[in-house]
Amino acid sequence: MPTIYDVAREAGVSAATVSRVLNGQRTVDPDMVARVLTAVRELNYRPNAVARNLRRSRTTLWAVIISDIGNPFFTDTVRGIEDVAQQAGYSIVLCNSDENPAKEETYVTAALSEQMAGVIISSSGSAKAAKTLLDSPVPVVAIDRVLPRGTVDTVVVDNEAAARTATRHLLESGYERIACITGPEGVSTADLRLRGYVDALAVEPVVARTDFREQGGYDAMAGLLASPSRPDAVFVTNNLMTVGALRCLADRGIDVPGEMGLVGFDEIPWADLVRPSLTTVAQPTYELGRMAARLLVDRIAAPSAKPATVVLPAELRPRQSSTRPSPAS
Amino acid sequence: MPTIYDVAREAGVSAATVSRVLNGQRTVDPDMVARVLTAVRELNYRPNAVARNLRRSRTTLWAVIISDIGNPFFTDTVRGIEDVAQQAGYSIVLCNSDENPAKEETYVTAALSEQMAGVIISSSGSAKAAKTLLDSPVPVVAIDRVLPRGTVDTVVVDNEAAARTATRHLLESGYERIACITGPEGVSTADLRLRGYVDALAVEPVVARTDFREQGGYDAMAGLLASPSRPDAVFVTNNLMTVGALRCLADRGIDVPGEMGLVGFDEIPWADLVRPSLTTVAQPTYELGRMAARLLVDRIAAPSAKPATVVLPAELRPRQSSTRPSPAS
DNA sequence: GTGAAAGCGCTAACAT
DNA sequence: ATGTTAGCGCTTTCAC
Repeated sequence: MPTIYDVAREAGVSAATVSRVLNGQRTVDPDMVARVLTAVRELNYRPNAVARNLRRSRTTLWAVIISDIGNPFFTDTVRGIEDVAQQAGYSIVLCNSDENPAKEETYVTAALSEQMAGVIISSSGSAKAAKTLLDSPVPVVAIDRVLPRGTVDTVVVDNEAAARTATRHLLESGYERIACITGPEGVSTADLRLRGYVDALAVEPVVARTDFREQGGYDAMAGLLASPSRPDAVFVTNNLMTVGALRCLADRGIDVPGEMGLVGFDEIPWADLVRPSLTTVAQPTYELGRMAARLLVDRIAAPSAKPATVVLPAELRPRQSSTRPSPAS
Repeated sequence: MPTIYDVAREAGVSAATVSRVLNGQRTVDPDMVARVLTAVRELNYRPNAVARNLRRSRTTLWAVIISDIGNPFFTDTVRGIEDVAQQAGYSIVLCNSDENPAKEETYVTAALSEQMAGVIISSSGSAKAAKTLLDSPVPVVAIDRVLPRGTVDTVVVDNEAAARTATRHLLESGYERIACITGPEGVSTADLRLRGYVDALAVEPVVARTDFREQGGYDAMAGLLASPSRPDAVFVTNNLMTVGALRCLADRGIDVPGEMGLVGFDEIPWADLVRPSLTTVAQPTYELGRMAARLLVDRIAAPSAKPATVVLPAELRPRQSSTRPSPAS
């Protein structure tokens, strides 16, 4: 691979001039610019970003650490981040922790080692990863989930209120024994959505904790069906688990919404195509991403400003899965 | 941020020794190892990967450039890549081109500038990106889609055969006017699946070209419905477009599979939850990812070996959407 | 087994 | 407006 010196020699100028041309400084003679550009083309020269980053002691990369690449929630969120990042001159690298704290720690370490300009993270709950991040000088924005014990810029939805709304909706639909399937303790969305559910309920809550994955939702649903306190409706606190629960119900031939009402958190791209269509709590995903990216841009500009928390509203989308055909018998 | 010299000073050794300890060389006195490790901990030292990469003139990063992060196809594929990569000592960075050639070119350029150790790419069809890659010394593996005019390691499924099977399946189910919705010209999967469809058909083909996105599928379906050669079945060559077509059909209240048969390419996680459940051509996604990663490992080890093409089988999964309730009237 | 020193490729003072 | 030079933080000969 040719270096900047090869280009300089070819163009008959100094490396500094080549650098100036390539970085768009206007204090260069047009003739030289032309010569440099020709040399660049002829040698098929490509600047070595590693060297540049070392010299500048900074990069233009953001690490976006998400908890599950298979979760449609992140699709639009990442787009939102990317659109803002690009405009601000940053590129993003996606890291998929797969809800695995060890993987998350690996990616956090890598992001720091690679001198990333910033990190946007949806924490899988690893306190260690959070601490590493907080102990470092790297600008961080937490998205979707609060960073464990972290005082950083944060973008979330009003999880508790949305969960309350979802639960009340099931109550108003006539369901009486409403259970909740939620995610791991210590993950803010799991805990807050659970709290909203408990809050809306007048009776004793029935709670199943699992991971935020589809299989977890399946197993939790199966457990609830077999339990003595078998519910007649379930509030599930994320989309993947909702799919699992739905599949479990389908496998057992249990009628939704007749025998079992269902409300899921997070929109699912095909929620309206399933029969019964799925009642969900929809989040402004693209906007979440945009907002997180904006906060990160601001944070990089002003590292010591007071951290902000942005809370966006989520919205209940009632569909068939929570619409009881007839009142409880 | 502390440097290796800070650690060296703190431990009372030379930077070279710190480097040896950190890189696991066993020719270091155990006492010194202990002192270095203590100093590392006390200073919260983290090696600067940018400097290391520059010095070593190589990185341990792979760029994985996929064409649409929202496509479930890539979820398992990326997992397959990641599992092999990790084992081989590489980390992957995900780049989402969103079926946008310009974005793809940006990511390719970035991957080269950043001195990535390898690239795995699902081409969105940009000849420019392909050329840039081929003109560079970076090891490349094409996945899912053949690289335009590229002679590189490639992992694909037998698209033409699978498309033939899918089309024949519709014929055998009693459909007579079968259309095909496919992706952009120049994208190998779009072209090969179309060819398989044409091949299996005895009559004049009806073809709608669009992008590989959901909206494209919706619009293409709408167009077919309005056309004089309105089909009674459709073969759709990727999952996202299939969803779009399905939504279009649902919006218009057209009965599937009665009025319109449907077979989609690519499995969809919830294909069995939709009513009617979706007949699909399933690909071995995880295995595709693993295989691509293995090829990349081999290619890095032997840059001048002859490029390999691995063709994996795809499998038809007949479900309700292609099962005609009664023969054509 | 350990240290001194060079250099990866680039940018940014500084000098001219 | 252009060139010279130092140095970003690390690894790796090369001496000892």
